[in-house]
Amino acid sequence: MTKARIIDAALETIKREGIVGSSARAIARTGGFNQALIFYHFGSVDEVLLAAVDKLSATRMASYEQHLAGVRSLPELVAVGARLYAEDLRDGHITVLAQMLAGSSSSPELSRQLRERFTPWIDLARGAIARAVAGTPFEQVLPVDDLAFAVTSLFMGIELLDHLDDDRARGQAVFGTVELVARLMESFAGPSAPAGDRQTGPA
Amino acid sequence: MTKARIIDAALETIKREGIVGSSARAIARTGGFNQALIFYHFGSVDEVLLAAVDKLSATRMASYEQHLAGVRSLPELVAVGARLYAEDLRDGHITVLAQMLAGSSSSPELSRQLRERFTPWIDLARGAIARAVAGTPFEQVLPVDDLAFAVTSLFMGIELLDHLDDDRARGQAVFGTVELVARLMESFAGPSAPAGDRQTGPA
Amino acid sequence: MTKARIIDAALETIKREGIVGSSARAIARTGGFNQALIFYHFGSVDEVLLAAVDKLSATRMASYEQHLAGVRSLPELVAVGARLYAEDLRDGHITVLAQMLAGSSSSPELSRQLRERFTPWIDLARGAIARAVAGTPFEQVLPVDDLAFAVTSLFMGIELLDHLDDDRARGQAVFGTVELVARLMESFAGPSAPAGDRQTGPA
Amino acid sequence: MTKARIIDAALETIKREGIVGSSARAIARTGGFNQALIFYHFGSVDEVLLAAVDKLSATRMASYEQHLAGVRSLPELVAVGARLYAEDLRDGHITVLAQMLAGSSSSPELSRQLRERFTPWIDLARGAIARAVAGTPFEQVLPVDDLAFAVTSLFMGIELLDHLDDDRARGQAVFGTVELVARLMESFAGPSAPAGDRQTGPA
DNA sequence: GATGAATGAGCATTCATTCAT
DNA sequence: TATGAATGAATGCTCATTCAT
Repeated sequence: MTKARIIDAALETIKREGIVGSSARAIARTGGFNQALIFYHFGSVDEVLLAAVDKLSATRMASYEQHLAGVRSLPELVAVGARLYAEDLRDGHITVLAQMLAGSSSSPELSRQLRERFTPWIDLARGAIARAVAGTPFEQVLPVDDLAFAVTSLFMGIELLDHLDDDRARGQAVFGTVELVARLMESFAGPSAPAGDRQTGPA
Repeated sequence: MTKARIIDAALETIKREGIVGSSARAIARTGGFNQALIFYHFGSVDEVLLAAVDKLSATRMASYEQHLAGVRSLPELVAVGARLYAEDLRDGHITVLAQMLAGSSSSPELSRQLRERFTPWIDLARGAIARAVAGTPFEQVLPVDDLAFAVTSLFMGIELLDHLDDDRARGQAVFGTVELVARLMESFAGPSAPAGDRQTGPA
Repeated sequence: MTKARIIDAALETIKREGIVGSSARAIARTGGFNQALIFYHFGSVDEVLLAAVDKLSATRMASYEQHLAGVRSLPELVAVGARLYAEDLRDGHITVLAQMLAGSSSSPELSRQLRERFTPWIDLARGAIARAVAGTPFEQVLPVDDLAFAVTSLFMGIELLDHLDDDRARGQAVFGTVELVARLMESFAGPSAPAGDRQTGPA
Repeated sequence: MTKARIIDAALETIKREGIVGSSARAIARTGGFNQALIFYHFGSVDEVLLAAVDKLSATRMASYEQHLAGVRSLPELVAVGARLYAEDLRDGHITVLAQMLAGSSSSPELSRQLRERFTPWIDLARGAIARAVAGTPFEQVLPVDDLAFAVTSLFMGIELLDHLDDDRARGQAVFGTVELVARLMESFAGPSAPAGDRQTGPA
């Protein structure tokens, strides 16, 4: 099936050239196929780009869900999240999302479509956070909604800034810190609750 | 002087259309002047965009420096930072930065130029954080570099996600949370050090 | 095939407007097609212009080779060359070459490409001259390389100057002179060698 | 006076960039002055270019007249002409003339103006040739008009072709040949008349 | 005399998209 | 399914020229 090849070419192009450089021609060039195919299969450039996000989301969402399901403490959540994110950062997945997000500024429709595709991710984050703080003192005080939004934002933002550097080392480094912060919070909260929770079994 | 008018039109255009929509013609349309003027005064579209970032940075940097100078505790830092950021978010300043960041993916040169313009901001954040944790137990454990990078990233990322919603309320809401987290950290750390520090502070 | 139509329009445009007036738009206007087609088929304006030279060269080279093949004396060479050149002058072929030559001054790459296309013409001239003087006293003394270069140059130069006049009569007139000079040379050289050669020649 | 500076910049620009690259901006850039000056002093780009030709002609014409005045034989004429031409070729003067000639194709008015400026050169050539062959057998048979036109053409054409090569050695080499041809003609014509003429000549 | 600013037309080239095959 | 051709609008940028100062 060629639809998949087109989507892969679109992903590759966004990673390498950014939204600004992701024209139909550029995508076709990347994939080595006729540019008219994009319109034949997807109708418009925006549609391929959205399809690319869909594919990305589907693949990665499964992985995140699987790895986050059994997480029952903040430090663990941070550790698992950091590892998954580091992968995505390395593989350019975050680039795709951040670039699409930025590009959506020029089109309300694209913005709408993208909102639909981001909601599940924020929900995923919310669920994971909720499970991680369940039974801890944080549960009462942390606004999980906002945290989920903030974390997702942080992931997008790191990508943007990280792209400025050639080596792209700072993005990865941040997670050492994040993990540290989580550990600090936990230590302050006392070792009792979260640790105990975690032992009583995951999902 | 018309150079300023062009820069303002560029800022306005990025805010409304994003980088993708910020062509020379679009900027000229926004400002109601001849598009050739952009090239007469700046030589290229990228140059105006960078000049726009320069103006933005100059204006806002002064404000941030002034307000952050006397901050000596984390909660205070978060409060002040949140207020300043909320302003910038509302006024579209963050949109400009995030969009430029995203757009720089397609041009190494633009990327380089932008890196130069972001460094001072990360430095500013680093300084503020360093001063806020000075004399507290955090001072020993917090990697200030990474935190500064993370906070700047967070600011950029919130903008991206916030743009998905028409009301753009979530971005503002996040800071309630951030402030809360900071307060939590402080309370866990014990009331002694930071509070004492703050009282001896100059602000 | 439309590529040929574009090339023809390019030739026509150079003849009428010169290099300076041979923009993509002008060529498209001449041919009555969309200017984007030029870039679709050739990638750049320079590429069409070179393709035009290629077509011209291919067509005319064949004719020259055929008519010059059997020439075995200088006066005959001059006569045949003058006739062929007069044709090309009248049909604007020389205009195209001279204009391209002049236009190549602004681009080293164009210059290089054009050099490749002129070499065969100079070679052709050299071969013809060499055959024409073979067996005559001139053979020993005439630097055939330089003569070939000079003759080709003369052809280009006549075109340039001839274009100044509306009637363009002087260019044609020159060849009466050239023929005369050749005849003079031959008469001075004595009737023996060349005449004998000519009788055994194939043409 | 700045008019002269503008003219010099125009000459320099044509030599380096050719007609195609000789815009008002390019000329101003070469000379380091404001491009509006061109229009202030000359009214249009074409006018500066013509003024440049005028200056060139005036300077060189004087030199040619002086050196050709006493020439009384063909070989001598060729020798002197070749030396003068070689100078002009080296200094880019011929480039200017050939480029203007080529550029005039796009404008009848420019063509007309240029014709006026070329006529004296052809006249000069005619006079020189007439004097060189006076009293020789050639006098009766050579069509001096055509020869003058041909020689001028040859000079322009050599420039065009010579520009294709980086070293530009072939143009200079040609004159060895031309001189040789002249010598040949003379030797065939018999040593009496021209040689005797030359000795009585003034130069 | 000279200049900085301005303009509208033009430049080469790329865009998303359509369509006949 | 797929493609080569085609198009009209857009891109960044340069053009010759004008004009107020």
